[in-house]
Formats: sequence, C-alpha cells, structure tokens
Amino acid sequence: MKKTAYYDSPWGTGAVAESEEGVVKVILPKKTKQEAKAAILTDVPDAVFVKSLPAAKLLSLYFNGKKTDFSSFHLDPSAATPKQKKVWAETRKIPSGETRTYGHIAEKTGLRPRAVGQALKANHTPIIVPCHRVVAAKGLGGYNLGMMWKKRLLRLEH
DNA sequence: TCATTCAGCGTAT
DNA sequence: ATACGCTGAATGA
Repeated sequence: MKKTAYYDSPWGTGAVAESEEGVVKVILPKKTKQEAKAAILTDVPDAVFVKSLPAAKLLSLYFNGKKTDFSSFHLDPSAATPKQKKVWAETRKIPSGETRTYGHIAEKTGLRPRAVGQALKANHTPIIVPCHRVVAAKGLGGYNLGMMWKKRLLRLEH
C-alpha cells in the first residue's frame, strides 16, 4: 500500500508518495492543493493520503532554504532500469550548491552523455535525486519540469 | 526486430 | 548564432 502526503513551500503545495520499498514520486509545488492532489494521483493512483511523511517534512525545509540531507531516503526501484539507477545514484552524490556536467556523470557511469540526459529525464523523484545539479558542458542543458524550476532550484541552493 | 525520440558534445561555418 | 553529424538507451510498433 502506497502513502502520500503534502508539503508546503513558498511556491505552493507539493506532494510526495512512497511505497514499502521507498520513495516513488515527488511533485514540485503547485499553486493549489487541488492541483497537487491531481498531479500525485495521476502518477500514483492507488496512494492513500496520510497526515505527513518524513520526506514531506524534509522537502518543506528544503524549499524554505534550510540545509537538508536526503541521502538516507531509499528510492522505490521497481520503475527503474539498471542504467537509470546508476545515473541516479551518481547524481545523488553531488553536494548541495555544486553542479556536474552530463559528461562527468557519463564518465563515472560508463555511459554516453546523451544517455545520461535521458536517464535523468526519466527521474520521478526530483530534489531527492538532484537532477537540476547536472548541467551541459556549455549552458544549462534541459529540464523536464521547466527551465524555470532548474534555475530556481539552483538559486535556492546557491 | 526496426524506427523514433531525445535534458549532449564537438566541429565548422 | 546556427547547422551539421555522431551518439546510445528507452520505447512503441
């Protein structure tokens, strides 16, 4: 049985869902709680709302600019390919406030830069896997959830 | 199996 | 600034 909880941020309400295996999904803050609810249920339809979860508390602190450490959270592996797991594990090692290039992650994982971008695009737990800290050799590169958020998150950690 | 889709990179104009 | 070509992994037909 999967559980989900809201978290609050200066940009609105977000949500996080987890199974017995670990965190399944994080959605970035939405303007309204209704939007957050719809978004989390789209990806995790069988989730049951609970008052709070450890991950939700930490996300709230993160968005309020506090120093946070997500390294102890386990990710639900069921929806990930082996190569995606490698890329995500490597990405989680990037310290807050720092960035790495796609090429750097590629070297560490034995993949090609383009494959790294593709694996990061498939990440469904933003922040916990800090995919916004991975940038192109020249410029920022892309971001599935909107460049607005990539810039905003990097600024938040700066 | 084959075709399509990319969050990249380097080189050249 | 734009235009190529080279890439490999995932996905859908």
